[in-house]
Amino acid sequence: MVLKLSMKTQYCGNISKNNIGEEVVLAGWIDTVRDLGGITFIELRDKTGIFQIVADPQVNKDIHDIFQTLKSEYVVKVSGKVSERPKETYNPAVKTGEVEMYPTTIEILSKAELLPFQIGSEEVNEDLRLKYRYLDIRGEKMKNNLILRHKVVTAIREHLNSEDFVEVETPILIKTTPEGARDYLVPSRVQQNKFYALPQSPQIFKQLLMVGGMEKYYQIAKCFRDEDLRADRQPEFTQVDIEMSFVGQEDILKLTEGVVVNAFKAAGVEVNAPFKQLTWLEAMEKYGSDKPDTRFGLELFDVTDLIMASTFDALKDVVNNGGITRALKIEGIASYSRKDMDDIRNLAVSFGAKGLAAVIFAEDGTVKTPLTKFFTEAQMQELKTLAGAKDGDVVFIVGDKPRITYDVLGRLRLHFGNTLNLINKEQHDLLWVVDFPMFEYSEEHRRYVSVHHPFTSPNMEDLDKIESDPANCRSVAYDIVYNGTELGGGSVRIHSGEIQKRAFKALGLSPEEIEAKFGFLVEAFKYGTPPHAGIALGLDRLIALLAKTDSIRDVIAFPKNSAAKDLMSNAPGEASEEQLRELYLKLVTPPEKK
RNA sequence: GGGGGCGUAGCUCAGUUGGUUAGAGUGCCUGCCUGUCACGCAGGAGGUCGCGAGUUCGAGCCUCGUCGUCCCCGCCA
Repeated sequence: MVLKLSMKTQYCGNISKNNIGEEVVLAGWIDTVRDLGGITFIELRDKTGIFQIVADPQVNKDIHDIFQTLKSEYVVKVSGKVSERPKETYNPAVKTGEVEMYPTTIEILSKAELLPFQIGSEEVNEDLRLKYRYLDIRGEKMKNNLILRHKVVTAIREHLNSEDFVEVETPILIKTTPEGARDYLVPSRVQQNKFYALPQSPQIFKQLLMVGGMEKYYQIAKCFRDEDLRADRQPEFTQVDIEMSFVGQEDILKLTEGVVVNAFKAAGVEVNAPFKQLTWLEAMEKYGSDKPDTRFGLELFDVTDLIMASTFDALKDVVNNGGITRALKIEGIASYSRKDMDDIRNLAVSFGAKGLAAVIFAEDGTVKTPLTKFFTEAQMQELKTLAGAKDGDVVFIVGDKPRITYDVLGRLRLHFGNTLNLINKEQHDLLWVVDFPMFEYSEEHRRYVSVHHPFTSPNMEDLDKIESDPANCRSVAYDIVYNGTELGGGSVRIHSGEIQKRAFKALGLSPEEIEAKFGFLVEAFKYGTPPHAGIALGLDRLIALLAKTDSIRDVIAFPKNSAAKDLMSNAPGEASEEQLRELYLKLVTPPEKK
């Protein structure tokens, strides 16, 4: 039973013909005033919708007089009987379009100045909406997004609770973590010259909760990363963070499928579990991405044999030096102009390609390509067959290091999927990408780094590769992907001290570094660690996708702009001299005096 | 750190080859209008063309700088 409010008996949007004759008290904002000279209509808006109230000077002159003083966004309270509208004036476009009220009392609770923009207007610039976020929230779009977010979070919580999970809050002020994204630092006043960091994720704490015997943990967790922003990236964001003991990968996948199915259901979308599974290698080979959009085809294919048989020495060298060569067939674009093809080549270069070889199978049956000199006519036909190409199609070939080759073709694939309208927007493709590699060589650090994180378990079949062939050692890590967007990822964690040592060693970490970086976690693992595994889902992205918006700012009540600034409060702000003194901080560049 | 777009009325935008008094829609104000629901009709107010410098007889328009904002790359284990 919902608690009754002392100032209103009903919500505007909930009133229907069932309430006709009922005495109700409504309160909300004035959405519009329509004064027809005599009779005057007002639309009253609250959280749930709008409801029409009417003043007729011949029915109640006093009420009509008050109506003349009302302006947009005044907050008012009205009371009276719900009545049916004259049948010929029903408005089918509005939920409450068959009812109205001639109030017997009306009280102005609060006046409003002229707003900087009209509530509900779809075309207001975002910086203005962010500056007056509270007015933006008054509009239907933001309000519905926040309500959707609440419904989805509730569904997630209910599902996890029903599976015996315990929600535990982990600290926000923690020790700075050495790897990964930049930390937000918080100076400590009590501990002179020391700093807390805000967590990039509750990773270490959730694993410690497993050592602590909680067995099933979750948290709707705020996380912080001090990196540059994007439409789908905020400095503070929310993860659905999950960890379980005595489980393997299959348990986490199954549980997560339940969470996701229920989350989608809460948003009115039916999806079915189990989800498809692709290995990381399959995903890269077919789609050139570890988060493939599988709503359309355009799969990459291998042209190594053909290249090696040709006289295309540049690509042969690439293959002989550990690179790969792959191709992508695009149907029906042989008629593209020289400029169109140049644009595509430039696009590929912007994706990191050194070049893009195009073979055009023209409509007239001829083959147009600068590669003719490298291929015999028979080899050219072989390529056509291999690609499954017909006249009018174009085949693009890229050869480079594996990562670059996959990435360039994967992005080209997405480009054509979008520009050629190959994507069915009504489709909901959920899939797992599994068997991620354990390590990736970092040119910057000149050593192997973890693809996921240093506590990710290797695939037991590849255990020896930790030392012998790190680049091909698979881990037990998995990502969940929805329509080409990574919704989240996780892994089975290492619970054996011996394997952990080998993993650290492969990462080139000395015992001193290990102690300094992960000392307390490594120590905790000495005292009886259950096998455990977990996952984290990006909640903001999930909601944004369910709300069909491109920007996660649209599903966050008070987001930062792309420069990490809160345009409403003007955070971050300057610190006072006294605050800095207390923190033993001195600014190298003092703020300019105003 | 790099690349690109945008900045003109409260809001959303147009503004031709650099030319005399900078426009539209919407909102706001005033008047008329008794069943509207994007109410209608008539009238009105509203501008440091982001800011600064330069070129020019003349700059909303060209150049340079600067600030703001958005998108992308790098980055985000």
